[in-house]
Amino acid sequence: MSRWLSTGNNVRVVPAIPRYYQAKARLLDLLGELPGNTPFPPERELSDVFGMSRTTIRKAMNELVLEGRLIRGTGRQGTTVAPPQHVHRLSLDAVVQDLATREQVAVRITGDVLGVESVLVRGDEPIGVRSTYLRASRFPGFAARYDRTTPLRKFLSDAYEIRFGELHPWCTTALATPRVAGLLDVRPATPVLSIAWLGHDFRGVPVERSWVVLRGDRAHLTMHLPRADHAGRFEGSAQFHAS
Amino acid sequence: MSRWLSTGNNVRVVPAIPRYYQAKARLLDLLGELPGNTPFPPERELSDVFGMSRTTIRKAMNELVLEGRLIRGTGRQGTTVAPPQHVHRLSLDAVVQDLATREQVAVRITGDVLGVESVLVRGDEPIGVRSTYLRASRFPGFAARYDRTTPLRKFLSDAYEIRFGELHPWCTTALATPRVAGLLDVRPATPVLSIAWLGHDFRGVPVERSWVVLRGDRAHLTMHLPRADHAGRFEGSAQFHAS
DNA sequence: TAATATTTGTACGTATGTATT
DNA sequence: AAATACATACGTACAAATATT
Repeated sequence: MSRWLSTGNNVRVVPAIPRYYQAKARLLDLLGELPGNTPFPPERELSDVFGMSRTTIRKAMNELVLEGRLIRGTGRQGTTVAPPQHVHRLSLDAVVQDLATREQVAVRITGDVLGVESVLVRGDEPIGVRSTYLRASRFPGFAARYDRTTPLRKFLSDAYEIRFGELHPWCTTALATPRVAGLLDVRPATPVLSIAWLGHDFRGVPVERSWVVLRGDRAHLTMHLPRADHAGRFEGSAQFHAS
Repeated sequence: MSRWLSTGNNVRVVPAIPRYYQAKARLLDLLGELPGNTPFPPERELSDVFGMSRTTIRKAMNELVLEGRLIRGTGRQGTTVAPPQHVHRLSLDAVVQDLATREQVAVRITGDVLGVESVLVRGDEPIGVRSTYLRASRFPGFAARYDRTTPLRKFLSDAYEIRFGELHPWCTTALATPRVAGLLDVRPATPVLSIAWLGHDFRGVPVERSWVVLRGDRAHLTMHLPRADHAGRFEGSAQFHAS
């Protein structure tokens, strides 16, 4: 007979609501009463107070960390209440045109692949990683000529007379790889926002393959949608499909 | 002395690479050799073969599930290799204008808040949830008048003569709440793509508050960015900020 | 500067409920 | 009805990181 059958909580043998989820709700209550940067009770203490195992408490806390409500530090730092964060708003245009503030701009060449990687920052915090891959043979002397401060696409336009055409970026979620996690100062497998696109020149020849990863808890991607024109759009069927 | 000190793997006492991550790499190898829908070895068997605890194996498998590489079923279903999935591409326009295929369109009124919720589907699979909130007093008789098949924004335009202006949707990651998880057929706390916007009429009065959640493993959001015009954009500083 | 206490991170083993074949 | 396999939860142990003494 397992211990949690007799804790006296109104919990059935296997609760319809998992125990870690109940813990999460209680932790959220606690969180709501604490100001930012306050130390949060240690896991063992919460485990004692709630009468749940540390494993269960940790599972609940993990979600709160992923949601950006708690900040974990190793050792005696312990866990602290995340201060109400300003979520940075990055426009799709800034992301694509490389207009956001960058650090650690690195250029790597492997075979015919030219990689340009930079870390996007706001204040002192890393909020994203931007990578662009080009064909090295198409951009001779790039590593030497690129000053690493000019927005990449502008440089390509100016120095190599590339005329870029329109873009169709796509966006999805992903889990941070250990490498990206290190750059973004999050744990591996943290959910991130991933934006990718293929850049063509005005003739339709693919030139650029780019990829941006953003910390979802620190950055929103803002987009623009012009005024809608509904004329002739709808054909009267619920099975109407998006393009 | 814990067991894993003497397993004979080339693993130090606390490995620089966590054990669950080594497991994940091996599982990925295994995965690569199996065709879609093949049964995956049970957790206990992998635990035996790898000489790791089931907890560790599960942690590795959890990430593969989140990444859409494995599909878990309870009971004798077990875990299976996810077939190479077609990732559906949803355009921002289709999401916002409500042009995607919907099911379970529900209208709820609480106080002056009118909520319209629908499940976006592709084939038989739910890929997203779309919610719109309106001021009930601004749309008298909505629940009775709305046929639940016309794209919502078109209906509002036609029936209430709303003239919508341009939009600035924003996009981020989130964790699926239990409710959304149920609708999307994923586990709670699965990372999802969240797209939100405020709809104003042409006078700038806020009319619509909407929110779409997409399964990141099944759907990409596609966007459109017109041809770039760099003239006058860059001012020669790495500190140039995005809007 | 060095030792010590605290707290998180990882990992192990075990037990039992629930769903499915 | 029985076997199988995942889901949840408990308890324990120890390393690493950090703050405090």
